[in-house]
Amino acid sequence: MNNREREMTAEVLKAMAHPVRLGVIELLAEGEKTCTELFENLECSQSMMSQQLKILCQQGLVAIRKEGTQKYCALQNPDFLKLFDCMHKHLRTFLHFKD
Amino acid sequence: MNNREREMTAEVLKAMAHPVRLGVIELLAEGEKTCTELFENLECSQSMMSQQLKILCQQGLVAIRKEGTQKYCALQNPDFLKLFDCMHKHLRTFLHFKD
DNA sequence: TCCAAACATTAGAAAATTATAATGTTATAA
DNA sequence: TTATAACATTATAATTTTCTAATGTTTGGA
Repeated sequence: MNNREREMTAEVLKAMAHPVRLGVIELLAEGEKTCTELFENLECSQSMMSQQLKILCQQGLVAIRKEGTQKYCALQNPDFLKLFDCMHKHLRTFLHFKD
Repeated sequence: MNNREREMTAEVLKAMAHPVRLGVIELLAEGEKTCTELFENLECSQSMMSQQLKILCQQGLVAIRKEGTQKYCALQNPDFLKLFDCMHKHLRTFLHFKD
């Protein structure tokens, strides 16, 4: 990796590195969800969710489809889903989620 | 993932999400390096490197072994190396490193 | 046309991160 | 024992992130 690649990679990792945004990715792995479904499930404010979704979209992780007054969010890229699955699998062994 | 797990995961991702720290991980994937080798290769100040290494150690990503006046850094956990390889592989297809 | 639901934007305070400069510590070699 | 190489710590300024509260926009239904 050259420095530019490391910077781009860091940006994507930063976009993932937040509890709410991780929750969004996790929920979207199940399939499309509306913004309301997301913030209700993840117990955060509507405003918070809107801002976090913006970050995920800007990094190309999430795509949004409009339908009437609602917006449906989905994971943008199947490669990213593979990345996330892989990451999640290894993190479970790396972090021993105990207590 | 529950919320606690998402917070722990976010912490690890944050620890990775920095160009210098990604560079450290990349170099250490080749094998042990001293702190000086790291900051010389990555073109950052000694102080900067010391601080970034502290972050990587705190998250359990890097281990440090002392030998005389030098310190040898290495990746702490083989599971993490697998995680990083996997992540890197998928990121290369996800981010199309072009410019 | 008017209201409400769904979502976005803005403003601003608090906290965290980043980076640099200066200084401190420790161990070895001379 | 003194100087130096290797590394750590501290202080601090600048920037970024996080979060909440308030307000704005758009769309569909009554």
